[in-house]
Amino acid sequence: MPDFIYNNKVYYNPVEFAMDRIGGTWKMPILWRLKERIFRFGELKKDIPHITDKMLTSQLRQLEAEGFIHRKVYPVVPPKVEYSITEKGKTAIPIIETIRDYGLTLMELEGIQHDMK
Amino acid sequence: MPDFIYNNKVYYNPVEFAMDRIGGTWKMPILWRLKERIFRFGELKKDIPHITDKMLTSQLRQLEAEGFIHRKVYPVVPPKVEYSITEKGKTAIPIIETIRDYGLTLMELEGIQHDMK
DNA sequence: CAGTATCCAAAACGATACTG
DNA sequence: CAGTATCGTTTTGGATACTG
Repeated sequence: MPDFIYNNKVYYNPVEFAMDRIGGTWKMPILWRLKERIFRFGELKKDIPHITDKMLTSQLRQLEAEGFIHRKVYPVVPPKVEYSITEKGKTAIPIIETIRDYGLTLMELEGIQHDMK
Repeated sequence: MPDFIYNNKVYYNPVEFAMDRIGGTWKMPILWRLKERIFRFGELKKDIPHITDKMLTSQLRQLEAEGFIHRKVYPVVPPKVEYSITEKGKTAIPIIETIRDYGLTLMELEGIQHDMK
């Protein structure tokens, strides 16, 4: 697998390409929540611990630009914006689940306590 | 899933924990190669395009510290060091394969050319 | 309510020179 | 051969204040 360029960025392999799309601290937590239902901006912010306005906005914009989520703006006052997962976005869910399960396995190996829920 | 701490670092979820161990630009490319056979330092460096001495060293050290690879030093001149994957390291291979396949799927969706081999 | 705009800190990554 | 050491750049993430 040689290097390739997409949107002016060089990638060394497909793993890098995938992680550029759904990696980072916040994209998987966001997609993970949207798999069940539609969320408003404020709901996501309340549901995802530690995330700041700035990070939530920037990650939502990137996920939207890549086609993983849809952003629906209602022209009302006060503003109302709803985020939902797309068909493309849904393809990421099994991957996230795989990585998550592996993380839990590694955590168990290290004796880290965790509640499943 | 609440936050948890491991080695003085805070993690928000299992995905983050897993990616801290096998994520980043170089760890998967390294493990991917070691799944087939033992490599010497110089062989890895030649086989992984763009990687620098510094990154290769630091990533090998981290993978070793986490138990994913084994480092065997031969007390000879000139130095000879062999890197091999451990049983724990082997558990990462299917995960890497999953992410890699997903990357290829996304690339195809975007019409990016790639040779499989 | 759903963001922007600034400024800033830390981490990851890289280039280059050097060495037991 | 298999690294270290040093310095610099880039990327990512965060704090805070402000707004249509």
